[in-house]
Amino acid sequence: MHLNYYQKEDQVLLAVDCIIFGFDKENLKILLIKRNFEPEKGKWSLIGGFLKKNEDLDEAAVRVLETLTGLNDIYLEQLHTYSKIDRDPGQRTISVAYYALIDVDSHRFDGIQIDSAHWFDIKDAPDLIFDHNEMVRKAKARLRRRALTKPIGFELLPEKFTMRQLQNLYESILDKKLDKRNFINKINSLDVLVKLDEKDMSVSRKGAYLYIFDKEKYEKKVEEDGFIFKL
Amino acid sequence: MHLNYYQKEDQVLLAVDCIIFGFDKENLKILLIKRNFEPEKGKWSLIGGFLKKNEDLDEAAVRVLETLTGLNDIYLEQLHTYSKIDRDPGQRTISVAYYALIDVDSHRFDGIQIDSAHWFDIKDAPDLIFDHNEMVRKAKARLRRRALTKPIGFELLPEKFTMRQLQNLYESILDKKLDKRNFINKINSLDVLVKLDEKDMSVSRKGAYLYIFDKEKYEKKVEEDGFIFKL
DNA sequence: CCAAAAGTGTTGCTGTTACACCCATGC
DNA sequence: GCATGGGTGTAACAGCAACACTTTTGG
Repeated sequence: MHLNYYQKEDQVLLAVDCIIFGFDKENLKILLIKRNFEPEKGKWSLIGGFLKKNEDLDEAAVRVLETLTGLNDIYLEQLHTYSKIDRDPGQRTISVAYYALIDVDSHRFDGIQIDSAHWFDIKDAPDLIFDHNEMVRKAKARLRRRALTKPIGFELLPEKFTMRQLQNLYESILDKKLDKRNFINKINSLDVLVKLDEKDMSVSRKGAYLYIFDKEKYEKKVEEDGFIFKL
Repeated sequence: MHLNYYQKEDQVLLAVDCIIFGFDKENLKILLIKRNFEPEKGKWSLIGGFLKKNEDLDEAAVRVLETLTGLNDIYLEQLHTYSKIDRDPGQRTISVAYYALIDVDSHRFDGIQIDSAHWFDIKDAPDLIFDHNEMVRKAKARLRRRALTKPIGFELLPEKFTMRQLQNLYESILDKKLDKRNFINKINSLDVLVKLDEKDMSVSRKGAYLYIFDKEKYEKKVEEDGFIFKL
């Protein structure tokens, strides 16, 4: 039950665009779609949609993601709001960018509009419409900073994973090679992983131990020390 | 010359709210105003205004700041966008929060609506309307993180300042005491300050040397190494 | 001459980096 | 038996934290 106190003010269209990062145990990926409406029809773009009256931005981002890909229960975080007057040649639109993290393999989505969606390796993603390239740049920077201060593997890896996969993930995000021993020592000193009695035999002959995150321990650490680490 | 591709979509009001941090050589402050219109008239709030059709958000933030305080040429950075459906009981409004950094003493503003504005010590700011408390909380966190990774004094200190003042600033932001010698060693090792042949005699009998930032050196360092430090 | 703030270095400790070899297994 | 990736420890070094006394000068 709202009164309209601010009636004479301008109203605008508010969009939500999602930068969806994925990891397939080897490389960092980004999910893009081929736009099937004007303007810029046929070009690659982020997944997006418009905010509706009865939802907040977080809800809109979740809805957009779910409607277009069938993905739900995804880690989403607001990134930045873009408002250049001519950013969308179709019509004045302000866009709030969100970024999402998912494990590619455990989310084999069967969404509807997915014929036009495609995972690109982050290294060779195509040029995007509007200011979407800028959004991706900022999201990458944010992801890098997060990776340096928090173990983000939770969202990007499958439940069980090997040290090699975790290291691959960090190497993709930071875009540099890490020393195997130092990496393992570091991760172990954080004391948030549980080593299982189970091996992944799919890559090497010897097999590599699988690990899972100990979410409880992790949460407790975040509480206690803020849990800032550095790679 | 826009075509209206998205005509059937909902439009919303977009506001800008500014968290204005100041430093008076002693303590970190925040600028608040007593709201002189409904709803919530008479309560303390951040400075804010609505986005207009012919400007982007950065411009709106600058305009709002200048109109309400006379302040211009201020460091402003976008923080986060708030969109809870009932955040403003007056009307559905989405607000983009910006934070600003200024040196209180070199900006003795003579704005118009300033009778209702007041600098509060960050430690004893009053309760604010809507979700403004949350905005301030987030801005403080951001400021703290920035302080730990970049020398932010540029914006918050006068041109010439003493080491003590710089340390006071960092202590206010981080909300903890720092060791004098370690602090000075750290700052000196960054090599971005110039020691002047001039003393500030206003505080101690002995007098304290004044320093200025070497902006060029600073920019060059940012280019070269990203210039991440840690206090 | 005393009060009040300014200025100044060293040491131990902690965490980071650099680095190389053996192990287990499937083929 | 060999090729492939998995697993493991140490030593040098750098950066951080802890720490106390002397200097200056206005009142």
